[in-house]
Amino acid sequence: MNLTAKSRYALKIMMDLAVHEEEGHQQRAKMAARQAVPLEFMDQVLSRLREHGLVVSFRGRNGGVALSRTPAEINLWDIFVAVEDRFFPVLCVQDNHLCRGEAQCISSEAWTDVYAELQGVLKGKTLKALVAKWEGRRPPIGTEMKNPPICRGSQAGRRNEAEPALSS
Amino acid sequence: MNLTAKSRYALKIMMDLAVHEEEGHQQRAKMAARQAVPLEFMDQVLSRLREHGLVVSFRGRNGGVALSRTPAEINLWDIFVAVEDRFFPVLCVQDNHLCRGEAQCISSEAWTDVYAELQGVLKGKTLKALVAKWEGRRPPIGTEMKNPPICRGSQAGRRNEAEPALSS
DNA sequence: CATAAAGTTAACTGAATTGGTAAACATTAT
DNA sequence: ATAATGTTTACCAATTCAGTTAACTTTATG
Repeated sequence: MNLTAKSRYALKIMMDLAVHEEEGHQQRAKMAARQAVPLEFMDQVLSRLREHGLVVSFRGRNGGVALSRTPAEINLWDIFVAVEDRFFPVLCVQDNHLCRGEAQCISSEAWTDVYAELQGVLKGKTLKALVAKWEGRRPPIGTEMKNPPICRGSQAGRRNEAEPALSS
Repeated sequence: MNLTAKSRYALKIMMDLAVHEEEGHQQRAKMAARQAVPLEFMDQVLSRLREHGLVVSFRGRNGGVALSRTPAEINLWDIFVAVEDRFFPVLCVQDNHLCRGEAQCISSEAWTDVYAELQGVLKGKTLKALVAKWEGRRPPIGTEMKNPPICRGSQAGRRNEAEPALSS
């Protein structure tokens, strides 16, 4: 089971859309800049979110992207399942018949339990609740764009790690 | 955040040790055969479990491996943290100072929340409880060795996937 | 209608991780 | 002594990860 950069970016994007929900659809380039994610990679993530019905997009000039439902109706489970290819720890929790001899497997029920509880936790976290918490500790307007946080996943360092040069 | 074959094998091994707890330490080759895990790979997993103090081993002839604590005192969090290299979804949930600008990050609190809840779920699942469930649905003695289940993770197929030939 | 601004799609890539295997080594009971 | 165990390290191909590139489609506006 992987929780990769797709999930990290997806969460930022979805929270960004939720924060700006009342302004209507948002342009990809601006979202990418606000959340400090690579635009081209974000496109892949957006594509999956759209395929799974979590966002809608408007093409052409003045186009953009918006949430397809209210933030209260979207949770972390929805998001992670949409963007991750295989969001499960063991194949048998999804396709029980593919696990030959599951009745004899000592660990299969443990995995099923864990998976169900994880699902419960993630479905209990809605975009609305997450954004509400964020609004409570949001930095003052005007400071928020500077020195954007560089969020790093669990991978070891990669090649292009140099801190982006800040324009003085 | 990864939950890899190491965790899958580790859970089987630890449950196997818990099931056979009263018989004293178990030999690696027999555990590997019972749980259908590759012995050499299991050794790597056992090594990590030992480094983290979850098992103790006895070297030399008639050696073997045993749990270092009672099954009630070992939980899934302990096991996964021991065998996975980086068991966290985002670096900042562990090393907050490494995430430049965490105060401005829209998603950091969400990850902290999820991580804390996941930890709670996994710490709530002890080997004792898991084994008790297993005992309740354990197949009759004599049938358990035949046709061992092949547990598969979330990865796509690898090269040597051929079902191991059953000796007729 | 031409064009520019937006989103869409698919192919491609270097680096890192994954899931093992192999081989030499150390320890202990007999 | 030796055989049966566990230990350690190095090594490997396949796969995944995290993007980048480039060609394409759609739509508003002059």
